[in-house]
Amino acid sequence: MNPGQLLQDTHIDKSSYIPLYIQVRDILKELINNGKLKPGEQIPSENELSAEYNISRMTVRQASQELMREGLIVIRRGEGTFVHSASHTQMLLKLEGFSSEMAKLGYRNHSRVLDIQMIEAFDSFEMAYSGLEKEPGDTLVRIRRVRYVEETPFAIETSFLPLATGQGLMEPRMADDASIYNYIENELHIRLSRADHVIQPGLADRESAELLEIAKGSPVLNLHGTTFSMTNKPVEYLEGIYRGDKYELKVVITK
Amino acid sequence: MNPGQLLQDTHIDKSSYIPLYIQVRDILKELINNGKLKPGEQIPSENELSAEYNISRMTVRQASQELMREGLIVIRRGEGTFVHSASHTQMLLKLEGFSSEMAKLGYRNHSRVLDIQMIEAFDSFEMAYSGLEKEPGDTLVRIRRVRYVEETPFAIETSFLPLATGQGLMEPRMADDASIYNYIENELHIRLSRADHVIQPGLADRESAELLEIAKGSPVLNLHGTTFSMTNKPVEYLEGIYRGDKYELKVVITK
DNA sequence: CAGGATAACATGTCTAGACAGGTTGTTCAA
DNA sequence: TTGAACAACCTGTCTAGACATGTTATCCTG
Repeated sequence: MNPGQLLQDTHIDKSSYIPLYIQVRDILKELINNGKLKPGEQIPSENELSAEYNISRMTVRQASQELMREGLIVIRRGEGTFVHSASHTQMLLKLEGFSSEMAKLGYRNHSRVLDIQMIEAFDSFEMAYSGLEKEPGDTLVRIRRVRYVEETPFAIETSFLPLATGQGLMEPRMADDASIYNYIENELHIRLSRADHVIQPGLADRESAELLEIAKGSPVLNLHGTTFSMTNKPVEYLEGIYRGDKYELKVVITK
Repeated sequence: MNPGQLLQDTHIDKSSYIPLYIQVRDILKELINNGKLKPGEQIPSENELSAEYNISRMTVRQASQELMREGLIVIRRGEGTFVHSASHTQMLLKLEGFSSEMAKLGYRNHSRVLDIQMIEAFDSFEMAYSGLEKEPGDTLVRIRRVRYVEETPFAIETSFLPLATGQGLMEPRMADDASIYNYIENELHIRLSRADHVIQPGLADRESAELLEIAKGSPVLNLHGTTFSMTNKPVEYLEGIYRGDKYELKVVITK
């Protein structure tokens, strides 16, 4: 393997505020996503990466361990590290946002905003648990969207944001294909860290069935959960309804 | 905090073949599970643990990072590390096996073995993908079980094992409440490492509905996937049908 | 008493090594 | 030609520090 060839246009910035292992992780992720590293192909070894970027091997490992947990690569002791063979399933949930995930797979996807409204925080069990609103009566911004892949609707997502976070999405009205996560990270400069989600099977009711273009009573996945910032403050509460026939949840469990 | 009090009966064995971070992880897990560390309570700091067991702080971190990813603890920078506040949801999938998970929550749970059979490997798409059988025609052991919590059935699980692995479960016939994972790890001494699972919503057919004591057409979660050994060899292929009304899937995503 | 500086302590990131042990291919001897 | 030994390379685990940065409580000052 000649890492110089593959890594020639890549570089890390030691003075950046972005941790080195994040930079390395994203370089490898990019190489995988743009096809320079193909499924099954071997990735430069930890020693090669550590020498190439002049960083410690432990730092490289921090990057590759994360990619392994995300399911992008497979690490085999004594043998090497390889790009995970492609499967047709998809992680349902990624903090990067859904659009970029689908784009990577080569699917055109877009969203349609049904409505954006300011509402009073209400007290559903889930909302209360989420910790999103401090007191009932606080104002939240609610965004309802239908998500499409290749003209086929596959999900209805409802996001609840605190007024301070969400009002920037109201005027100008959020574009159909804008990403809420991108907005939060790039415009508001809030770094996201974690999401707690709960998923249950369910049946499509009349309204959902219409929006998703399926029969009433078809199987769906219901999701609700909270996204947290780097400072562990809840940033978004999300409810989603996903078409069961178009969608599956891939889970990789590591002991 | 006085870690000596809490950790007085715990110890690690530096000469063990079990990695130190695994030993520390399991000590903390045990303290959480037996209630000596209660939800929300602060865990001894990384420095305290590192001093207590005379190991490096990086090794302690490897343990706590894993527990964080499993959702057992919450780590807050600058503040400390805490036992995750209990929620009523449950990780669907844990390599430890399901029984111990439920037992931790104080639920009595048991299984009923429907049948154990030797079958010829067949070629469903999923089975083929799993890599479990080398060639069609190989013999597999199939175990079908219904799982109960407090006398209520909530899941039908079908396990497929290679003959070499599974035959020990046929005679004497596997006990109703035996754990396949325990058998594989403790009797066959195969260390398990990873599981790839796919989950989809579905509707209960007649047979499943009867076994699960629900109405035909009720929402269920369908699962299929493969469990891998430490040497990345597929050890088990699992198909499961979970009652939607009794079960939900908790997912913690970390960026 | 309110508010700001600060000290103590927590986790986050990183280094430059070390040795263990798994995998693969080559080399050499029977 | 076959097989065993070995070398080269890989990841797994671990150390003993370092500095950065976030949180909390306390103390001191106005």
